[in-house]
Order: sequence, then C-alpha cells, then structure tokens
Amino acid sequence: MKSEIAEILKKNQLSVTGSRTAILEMFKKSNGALAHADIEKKSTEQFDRVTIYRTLQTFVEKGIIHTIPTTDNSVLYALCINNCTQNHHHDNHAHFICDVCDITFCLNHVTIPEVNLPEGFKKKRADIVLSGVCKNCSNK
Amino acid sequence: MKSEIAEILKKNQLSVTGSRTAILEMFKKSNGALAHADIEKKSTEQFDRVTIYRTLQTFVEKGIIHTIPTTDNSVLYALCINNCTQNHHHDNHAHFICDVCDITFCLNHVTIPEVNLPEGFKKKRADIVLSGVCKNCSNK
DNA sequence: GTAACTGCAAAATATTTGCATCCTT
DNA sequence: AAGGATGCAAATATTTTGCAGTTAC
Repeated sequence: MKSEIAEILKKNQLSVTGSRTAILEMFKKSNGALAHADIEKKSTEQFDRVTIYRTLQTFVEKGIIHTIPTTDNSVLYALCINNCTQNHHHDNHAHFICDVCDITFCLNHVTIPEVNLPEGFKKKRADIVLSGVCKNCSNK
Repeated sequence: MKSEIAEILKKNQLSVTGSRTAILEMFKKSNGALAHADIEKKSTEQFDRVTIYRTLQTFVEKGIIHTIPTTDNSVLYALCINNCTQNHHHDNHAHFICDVCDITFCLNHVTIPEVNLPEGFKKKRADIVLSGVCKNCSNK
C-alpha cells in the first residue's frame, strides 16, 4: 500500500512526503469523496490547514484527484479508483451524493448518456451529479 | 416587468422590497447564472453584502432560484426561466458552463437521459453540468 | 547541496449573526 | 401598528500569500 502510493507520487514527479502519503492514503481508503474539512479532522496525524490546501491543489493539477461539483458551496475531491489512470482522466464523471449519510460515491461504472446540445455548443466535459438515497441507507 | 416581478414575490409570500425586486430583475435580464459577487458588482444600486446573502437564501428556499453545481468552489444561482414554475422545480437540470466567457447557461430544453444506477441506489435529483465552448464564443 | 515541501504568521476573502432602524402591508 | 426586511458592526470561517526552517532526493 505504502509503496503503491509512493509509486503514484513518483509517477507524477512529486516528492514522497508524509502529508502527501497520508492524504493520498485517506483517499484510497475512503469509499467516497473527501472535503478539505474531512481531511483536516479525520487524519490521525495533524497537518497544517495550508499544507492540506496545497496538497489538494497539487493533486488536482497532476490529475491524481478531481473536484466534484456540488450544489451547495462545498468542494469535494475524489480519486477515481477504477477508471482513471494518472494524467488521463475520463471526460465524464458520475457522482452520487446520498441525502442521508452525505457520502459521495464515485460511480465509475455508470456510463453517461449523450446529451443533445443546442447548435453551436461544443462539449468538452460532462459531470453528472445525482442525489438520493444510497444502497447502505436504503437498507435501513 | 416590474409588476411581473412583484407577482412572483407575492406568490411566495414575500414582501416586495427594493433589493428583492432589483435582484430578481437581474436574474430575469441575465441569460446565464449569477454568483453572489456578480450581483454585488453589477447591480446599479448598491446593496449590502448581507442583504444579498439573505435574499439569495430566501429565493432558494422559496424555489424562485436554484443553485448550480460547479467544479470549483463558486456558488451559482439561476432562475429556470422556461420550465420551472414557482414552487415546482423540475427534478432534472442541465447547465452548460462556457470555458471561454464563463457564462453559465441553463439548458431548459435539454432532456436528461436516464442513468443506470447500481442496485439499491434511489435517485431523487439529477444535475448535469456540461462544459465546453458556447455558441457565442465558438463563432468568434 | 539544492530544490522542493512544510508550518507558522498574517493578510485577504467570504459567510454568519445580533441588533437597531426602516419599510411593507 | 406589527412584523418582516435591511444595514451596520462584528464575529467566524475559509482561502491565500510570504517567508523561514526542514526534508527529500
């Protein structure tokens, strides 16, 4: 695990540091998306706010994680575990936010259907944000 | 126009005040989405920051406007001019954000295709956020 | 050893809350 | 007149920036 994470960092020309390893590990372990606040609170080691901001920014730039659109003003980040290789993100992302437990799922296996755009519009990227009740919560 | 706006406010049990009228008018005139900052800067009259926050919040609660998911940390609001009647929003929204001019379009006439969710997930709402180049910018 | 990364301090920005005053009904 | 809406002040929260010390390679 450790080495796998180090590999990812090295592939992206990033030096392997404590905070980067720990934060990337959090993403690997999490089944959902993480917000800046989650990382600040849930990490066992304590990292500086600023370090977390900078680490997330770096990861986004390198394409290791991506941001997820949300309807409120929060910013979520997630690793696309299954489909996205580093430096090559898919153009389409589907996410599911559970209204009950508030976990955001990255639906890698959901294919996004084509949308008919009005003439003159050129699509580069499509994000789908679904919300409702997730599998875990609907079984309760 | 004025009376139409007053009508909307009255229908939602809101008193017709200067700031509410002006802000709602801005939405009516705009062909895209507006951010808090847009309203603060572009309005001819000067409103208090706080009033704008509260007005937007009230409008969202009443269902007059809705928020648009964005990938960055910005919060956008838009009126659904064609399809949404007050107090009855559609479950599905499609928005297009132009990478060039940064205007967000509310694509009322775009039908959102069905997405196949994994078993156990119950969808309540779907937002599609497309980005690319809009009609105006691709003609330049 | 050097370049890159981190942590601290502080600045800048954004958002929320309380309260007195003013406006709509 | 009464309740709600606004504006101001201030508290809180969030994000950014600069810089000195530290760490990875």
